[in-house]
Amino acid sequence: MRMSQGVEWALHTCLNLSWLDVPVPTSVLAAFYELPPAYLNKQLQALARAGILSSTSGPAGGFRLAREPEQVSLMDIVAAIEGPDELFRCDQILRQGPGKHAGVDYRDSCAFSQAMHRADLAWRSELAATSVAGIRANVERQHPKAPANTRERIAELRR
Amino acid sequence: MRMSQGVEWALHTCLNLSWLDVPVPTSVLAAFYELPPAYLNKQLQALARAGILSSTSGPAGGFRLAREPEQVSLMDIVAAIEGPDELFRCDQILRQGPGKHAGVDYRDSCAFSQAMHRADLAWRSELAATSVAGIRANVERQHPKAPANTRERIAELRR
DNA sequence: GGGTGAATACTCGGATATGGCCTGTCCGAGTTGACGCGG
DNA sequence: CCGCGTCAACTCGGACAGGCCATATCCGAGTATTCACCC
Repeated sequence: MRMSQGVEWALHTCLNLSWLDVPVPTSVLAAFYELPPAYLNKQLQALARAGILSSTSGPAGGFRLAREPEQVSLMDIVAAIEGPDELFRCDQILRQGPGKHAGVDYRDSCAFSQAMHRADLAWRSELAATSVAGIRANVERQHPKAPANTRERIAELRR
Repeated sequence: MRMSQGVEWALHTCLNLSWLDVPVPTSVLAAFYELPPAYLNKQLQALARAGILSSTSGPAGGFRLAREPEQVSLMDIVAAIEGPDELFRCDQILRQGPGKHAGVDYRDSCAFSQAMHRADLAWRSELAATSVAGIRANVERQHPKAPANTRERIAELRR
């Protein structure tokens, strides 16, 4: 149960985009970390569908953040890439055991399902409490030149 | 990123075993929930390797809990089936970006990696705080006849 | 010189192959209990 | 009747296929810019 590779790419790319207010094409964003452009594009499309990024076609087009960085949580990004499903999926095997009741939804009544759901919620809460803006502030405190360096490198890759 | 099917089987099987103090063969445990015996066996082997179950070969053999139910957390079971890896795997793409430093381990210094690690820890803590004994107490409170029903059904399947 | 039209280059977007892990199954090694035989 | 040795059945354990999702890629649809041509 490993998380998709694309999540890491999406996180860092969103941070970089938060330092740029003009659309940046996939090719440039991919070159920034030497990633496969076509595959990164797939991830960015998912972010766009989720309303995290907005896309522009044609020359001078690309992706940019659709909302303020404060309004983009890590949970949003993970959900956009990985989908909305919970980590634990209850298949209700209790329906096959003794003491089964036809009308019961064991996703609600099964004690294991409840416990796994609580853990899932703790994970999601932690992710939802962290925004791209928070990460950005953290990074800028430790590396004050990061925004300028990023903008410069993006400009170089554009040429 | 969905959790393996075997986790649900392992959880319920461990609970059932906590009500029985004699070895139960895979075939009986599988019939209890109408699961494929050979595949359930694979999961139980993983639990045995993790020290959660102990196995006995030959006639009257099978699996039983290796520790007291209080000493078996949901985290132990999940880790035994899914492996010890974290949900988020940091591939350190920052090594490919500008401002890279050769000797730096970005699994420690990257702010995203840290945040994802915190969320992972919250999830694991919640799972580690819940034991099979706790679930069992919960179930027995809501369904007092569950232990007797389970033992009876297991005895039937043995014949 | 200004406006208009087509051509062009650039970008996203979804449709299309490939590989690895989860799922599912099978057969062999080891062990225990049972049974029969001999004392 | 009791003890011992062989036998047989049962169980775990790891080795062996199949299917699905993550990975990786390509090409077509749409658009803004650019350029040339005409008025």
